[in-house]
Amino acid sequence: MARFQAPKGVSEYFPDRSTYFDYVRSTIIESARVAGYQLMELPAFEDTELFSRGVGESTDVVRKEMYTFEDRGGRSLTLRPEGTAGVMRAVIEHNLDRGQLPVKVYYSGAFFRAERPQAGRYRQFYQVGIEAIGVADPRIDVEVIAVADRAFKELGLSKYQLEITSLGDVLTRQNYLKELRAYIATISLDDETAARAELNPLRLFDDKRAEVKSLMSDAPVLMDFLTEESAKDFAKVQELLRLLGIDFVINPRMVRGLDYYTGTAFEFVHSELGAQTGIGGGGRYDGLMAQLGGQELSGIGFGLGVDRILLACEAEGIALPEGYGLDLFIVPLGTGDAALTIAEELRGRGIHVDLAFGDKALKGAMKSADRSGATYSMVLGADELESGVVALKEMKTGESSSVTLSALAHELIERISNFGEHS
RNA sequence: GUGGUCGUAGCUCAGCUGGUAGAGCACUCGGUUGUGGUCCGAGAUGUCGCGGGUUCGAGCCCCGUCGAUCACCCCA
Repeated sequence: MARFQAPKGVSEYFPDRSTYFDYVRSTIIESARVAGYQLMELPAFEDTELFSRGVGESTDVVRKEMYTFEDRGGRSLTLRPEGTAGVMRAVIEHNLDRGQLPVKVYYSGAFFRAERPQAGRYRQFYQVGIEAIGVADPRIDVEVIAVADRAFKELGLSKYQLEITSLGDVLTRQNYLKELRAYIATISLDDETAARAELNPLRLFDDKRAEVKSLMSDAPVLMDFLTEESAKDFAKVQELLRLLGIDFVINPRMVRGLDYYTGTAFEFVHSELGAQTGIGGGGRYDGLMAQLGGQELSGIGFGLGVDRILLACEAEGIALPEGYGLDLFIVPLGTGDAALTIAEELRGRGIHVDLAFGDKALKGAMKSADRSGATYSMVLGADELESGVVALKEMKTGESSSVTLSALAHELIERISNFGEHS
């Protein structure tokens, strides 16, 4: 029988890399939590129309990248290609926007797009996102950006860049698009590109071909069309970013892949990832709630690509922090029952403990201790049980010191730097 | 969806102009009867991605297919 393979283009993580993945994801989530964002756990599939309406009919995501299927009741469902539409649906459906505003939530999970896989691009990929709904204030725009930026700094990333722009309000966009279409009508494009321009002329700014780039170099830029209010908000966003010490560049040609963005839009790009430079992005979406049948509320959020951020960390050679793994590895010598009992006791106090199973010989068990990456090891034989004293060995230095079993938990907690941070 | 490159042991890879598989690392056991990493010895491991074709004979050539990878469209 042929061996099963994972479906094409999915990202999956297993030891030891899964530990690194988990660390990256937890770091991002923690950055959201310290800013008061709370978990939203949502379905991986939704009514297809939620995405076609929310994300936008003209986007590639909706036109050719959705995993759509019919359930047994004949409903058309789609595996979520992004997170914001689902959050909006849940907020509207459960009236979460009827209380205190803003509603601040985060989500984390798998998303699905039927694209050709490539470095850092998967058909099932992971995002952590946050949304702040119900307050139109440049300060919250900056807070959202700061949550992402803090996560990147916490991870130790340095080769990334924040790009920002303002897409203006609906009226601005209409005026601008008219001008842009007029400009595009004056240049000559191949059929396919022209068709794309027809659908959404902004996309031409994203084209990587040199010919197209030079043709677009004289195109009108949206930022020149901003209304006074949009321009003021955008200036405020920049001022606040400077105040918080968050570096950025203005990219007036930034294009977001989803149609719902208005006002502030931003993207984090990383220089070491090949063709897929984006590690996260987001922006304000003032018309989306109403578009999906809710009240007129503005919102802002981001989605960060966990797979790509992990790749970025690896590309920059960032190691997992000390003390992220096991604290203690127990090597039993015919004392399996006692070893398991002690392990469970220590685990109950939050200490990360593993032990050798299957009556392994001492040498093999010590090797396991070594491989486990545990900070400490201890041999537990009849002598130790009798005397109640064990030799706690620090694996890195090879030095060991005597500790009584009754003081073991206390001693470990004392010694473990960062205790609790990795639990 | 389009194009380039590539699929050999758990991993990284070698394998000549076609003659039915090899190295390093990792793994298991031992040298060392209660202390890992170094060293030495021994051992296990493959439908050579899959299917078909050419050939006396295919890991190698041809076709198809699946997957990976890189780029394009696009995006996290």
